[in-house]
Amino acid sequence: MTNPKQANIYDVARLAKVSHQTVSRVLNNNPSIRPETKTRVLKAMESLGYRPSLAARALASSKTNMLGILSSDTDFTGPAAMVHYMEAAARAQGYFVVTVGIDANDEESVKSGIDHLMKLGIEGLALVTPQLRAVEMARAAVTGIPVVTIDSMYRMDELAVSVDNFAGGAAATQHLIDLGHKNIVHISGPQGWFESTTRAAGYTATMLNANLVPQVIDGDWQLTTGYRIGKELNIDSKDITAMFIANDRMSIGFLHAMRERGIDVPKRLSVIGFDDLEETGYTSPPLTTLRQDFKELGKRAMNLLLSEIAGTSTKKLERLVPELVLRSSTGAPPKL
Amino acid sequence: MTNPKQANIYDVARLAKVSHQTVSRVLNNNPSIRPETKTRVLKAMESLGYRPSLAARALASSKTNMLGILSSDTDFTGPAAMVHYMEAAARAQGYFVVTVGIDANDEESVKSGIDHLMKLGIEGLALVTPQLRAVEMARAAVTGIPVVTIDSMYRMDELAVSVDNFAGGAAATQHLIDLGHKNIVHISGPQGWFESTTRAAGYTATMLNANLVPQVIDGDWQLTTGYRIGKELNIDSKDITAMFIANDRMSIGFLHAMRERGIDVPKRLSVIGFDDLEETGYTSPPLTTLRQDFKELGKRAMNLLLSEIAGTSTKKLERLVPELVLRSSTGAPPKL
DNA sequence: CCGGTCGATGTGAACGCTAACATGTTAGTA
DNA sequence: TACTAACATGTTAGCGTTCACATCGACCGG
Repeated sequence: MTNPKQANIYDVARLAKVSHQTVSRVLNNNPSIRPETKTRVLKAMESLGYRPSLAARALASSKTNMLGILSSDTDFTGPAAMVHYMEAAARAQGYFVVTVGIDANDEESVKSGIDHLMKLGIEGLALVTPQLRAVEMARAAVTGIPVVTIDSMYRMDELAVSVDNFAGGAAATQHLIDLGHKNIVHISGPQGWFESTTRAAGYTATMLNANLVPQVIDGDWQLTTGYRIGKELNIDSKDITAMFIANDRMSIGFLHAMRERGIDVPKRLSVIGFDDLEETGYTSPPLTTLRQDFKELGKRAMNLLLSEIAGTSTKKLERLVPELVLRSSTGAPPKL
Repeated sequence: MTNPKQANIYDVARLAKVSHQTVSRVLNNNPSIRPETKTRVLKAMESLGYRPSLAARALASSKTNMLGILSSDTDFTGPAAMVHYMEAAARAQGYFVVTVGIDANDEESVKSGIDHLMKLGIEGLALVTPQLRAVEMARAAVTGIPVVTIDSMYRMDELAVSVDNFAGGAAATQHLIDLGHKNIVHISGPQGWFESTTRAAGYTATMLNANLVPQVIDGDWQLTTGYRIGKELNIDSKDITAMFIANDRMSIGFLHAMRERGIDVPKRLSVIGFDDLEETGYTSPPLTTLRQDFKELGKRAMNLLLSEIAGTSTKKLERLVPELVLRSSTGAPPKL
């Protein structure tokens, strides 16, 4: 009842009339312990409200039970959800997850974030930082523990989980081509993001493959940028009939601009996004897009990392294919 | 260069020709150390690539340097951003933050989440769980360390940060009344959420104060629910001219329903939301709403917690007032 | 010129666990 | 019956810090 001082392993041992090591064995599920003894120890723990000290355990066994997540965009829905599921997966296996949010464009921030995690003695690291530079820095700074990247570049010998952005970009583009569009413009994500370049590559390859001319406008994922481009884009003089926009946020801004300009989507112009944010089912018109399963992505990344730590690792790379979600922002091009 | 084994405090001591305790003093910035000695020790650390062991420190000092965040909605933008800023604030002071995501409606999940954090030996806990039940459980289960609640009920002796939801609800309602509306309906958040009841209370009080009849429809924060209510609501027969919707997600869904029904917002019906999500500047029409400053909220919560831990605490409660953001979804009621 | 103080550093133990090895007890085998 | 293997448990020594106290010299006043 009272709680004068946390009991330790010796207190438990005394009460159960065994040695402290036996208590430790019970704690670690050592098989060579008599069930009867085990029960007695367990009962003693219970009655003392015993809680093993993680610090002591870490010190003695040099296993910290800590994992790190380096995340650059925790305030975006996708990554945030992913981090959430990653934590759950890790916790299910008894691991603690420390998530550090960084500004991936600021080398100092990346460095200090990594440093913070290394101080902790993490046993594994997950990078939810799609910016190439940050990934490189982390890979270079972190040695001796497994690192899993999500949606970034990977090498054969590294752990990685990713959405097949190339396939996604290609699928989006092909969808528009199938509808009969020829003059299709792509608004990309920012330079230096793996997702940007890969989606754009999927677009470009598909366009060229259909003997069409790819045209890319640089974006930066931001809603306001989609809006701005939408306001400024010279649609008529260039006779553009379809847009493939690299993410949904920009698409939302873009659609808003179209509405303001009185340009009918999809009658005059088709728009396809990427991500499938919840809101995009409720834009006007509802947005056709490619869905990324962040939950699955996060779970797989964490499992990859955990099995690598456990030494039971078999795969190095997991790939998810984004799924085309048809709504009403795409349709046949206007008749000439 | 090589890294055969992490150096410890004795290795550093030997190299610097001092005792291990002196090294420890340098580590802890003990003032009674000669600058010259300090430099020597620092140099030794540097050259050995010394990293103090957090586990050992925690064991010896019973200070874990760990903080916990219990979060129920990490995949929503607001809380996610908040957690992000909280982590940053904690890290700035050398603390590690373990965020545990829970399902606040599942007692088992809440319990196991708390248990996980207590095992860790956290020195403080932040609750980003607006569900009353979860807060109660956490407060009951966690003793001996400071706990800060965000946007929930609070008692005088507890740490809390909150948006003044009552004032927000009142301000939203007053804005509509000032425009000339009389028949104003409120769509609330779910039962059991502090924010729901307080915003609704602000609404109700303001309505009564103006001799108007409050009408509340139960919502649940979800976008689809806003949409559904929007589709079903009998606006004409009841002659409703304005809606105060308890959050932006529901508002987005609601606006979409209005668009589909051909009901002009704001000419026929005014709509005001709550949160100021980024998207709400780009809905059609752009949504008038109340802004919550999640960043500030998170920072203050963490600072409250940290200063309580440090014993320099002065305040117990911080309040932020949400700010009215005028856009185009509200206007005068239609003329009779 | 001596006891007392203070500043700078050292010494040993303690924190709560696990690892490695030692011991005792039981049962199986020749 | 004695010998060994296997099982169950105990003993001792770390893990890398901090804490509490001890030491040592220099400086001070009377």
